[in-house]
Amino acid sequence: MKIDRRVRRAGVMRAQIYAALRDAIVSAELEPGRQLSEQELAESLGVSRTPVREALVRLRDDRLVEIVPQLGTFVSRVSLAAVADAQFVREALECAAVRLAAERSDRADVRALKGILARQEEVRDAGDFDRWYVLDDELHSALCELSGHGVAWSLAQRANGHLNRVRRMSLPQPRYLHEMVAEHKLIVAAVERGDADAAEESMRHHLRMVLAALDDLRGEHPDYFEDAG
Amino acid sequence: MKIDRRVRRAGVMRAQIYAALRDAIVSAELEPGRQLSEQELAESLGVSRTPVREALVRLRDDRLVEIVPQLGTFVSRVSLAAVADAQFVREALECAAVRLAAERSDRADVRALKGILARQEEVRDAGDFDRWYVLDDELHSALCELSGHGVAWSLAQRANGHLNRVRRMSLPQPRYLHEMVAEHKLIVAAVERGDADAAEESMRHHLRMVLAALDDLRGEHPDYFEDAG
DNA sequence: ACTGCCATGCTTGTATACAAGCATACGGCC
DNA sequence: GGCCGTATGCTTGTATACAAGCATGGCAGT
Repeated sequence: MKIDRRVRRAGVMRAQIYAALRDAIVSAELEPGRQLSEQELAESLGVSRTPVREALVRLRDDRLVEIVPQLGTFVSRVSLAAVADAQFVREALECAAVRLAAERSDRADVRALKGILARQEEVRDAGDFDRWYVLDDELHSALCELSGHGVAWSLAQRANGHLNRVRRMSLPQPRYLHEMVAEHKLIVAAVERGDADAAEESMRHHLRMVLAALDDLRGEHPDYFEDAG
Repeated sequence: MKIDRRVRRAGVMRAQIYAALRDAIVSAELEPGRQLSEQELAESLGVSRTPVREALVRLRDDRLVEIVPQLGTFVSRVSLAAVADAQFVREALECAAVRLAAERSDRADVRALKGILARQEEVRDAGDFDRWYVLDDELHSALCELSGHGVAWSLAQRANGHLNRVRRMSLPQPRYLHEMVAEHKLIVAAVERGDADAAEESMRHHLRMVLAALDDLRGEHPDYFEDAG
């Protein structure tokens, strides 16, 4: 976890700490169930408790941690209910966004999308899952921006913490990245030809892929899930 | 603005302050452009700066306030772009939710919805706008709960601050409440007969009503809007 | 009377202190 | 050896202090 303490601009510290902790949770570097303390994190990051606390409060809003007074802060386990909620939110927002993106995009927009696709293919072949995850977010975020409502992405992120952990855990599965790239291409193709219905259909299908791996993941990491049998 | 300081349970203070400030902003009791200071709010509420600050940070996430270091905290003016964003989010989430609600609801569920409608009619006739606003939220929230994804409502609330202010300002307009109740009845009727398409159509139409009053409101309160000419 | 400069008082962001509460460990007793 | 009670050390929530920066007002000079 990296925090640039040289930059003391207003609020930058809290934002950095929030992003660093969120990424560590999504990537399971901070594994589900792990106990954290504000004091301990503050010391290891070389800051006071206040910005750490404010970052943790925001992560609690995102349901990525649970703060228990007098006991500590715990990285939450993946909740199937929260995954289902996030899936619902994601489908509703991103399918509506991609429709608008298909209706509004011009050639330059499509070229930019294809640029992201090209980089995804490079990273797919290299097996760099962290990098690929960033590029996955970048494509989805770009499509939301193209809809004229970038808020769809940033808002969905607030609910998508649990689903994002599942997304990240899915990446090492055999041929997973190949399928993801193939589906991304279908979406971008539909946006290119301005076919809103096809764009939505491809997006909906694509977003449901994530859930396909859920049972396997629960088998591999039963302790990561809160409703494990 | 009411804060119950007798209740010192963990986190309750911040949650109360957040809700009180949000409601004061949505109702324009704290009017757009108004300068606030953490210290001043803390003194008037009889608490320290910390819970006030944490509530304000959350309100900043909701785009209801702007925090300017060294200068103060300002109640944000209504942004037409933010209203459009919120409208997009609301339509996407609530239309998807009402479809599921139509598919899943049973008789008891529909009875509960009709109970809310009945209370809305009483309040409509009494002209109690604050009370009506609460009941409006209650119906929409109940429909989201019926979809099985209550998160749709709570998440949308995070993006809907600006739109909610427009919703609240619209209420005094002649016959507005009558039209709202009539449209609520159409939605509940579609849910009752399990017609997902009709439920979505009615909801979409209903949600767009709010925007109808926008130009009039800008005429009445140009200083409440940030993009006023 | 006007302009420019500087000090002051206000703000937020972060650091630190204090209060309350919980779990655990240790000691004493049976 | 087990059980019970108490103290301690940890946590979070909130209170308070400090640092940095900005705008404004007052004063001095022209």
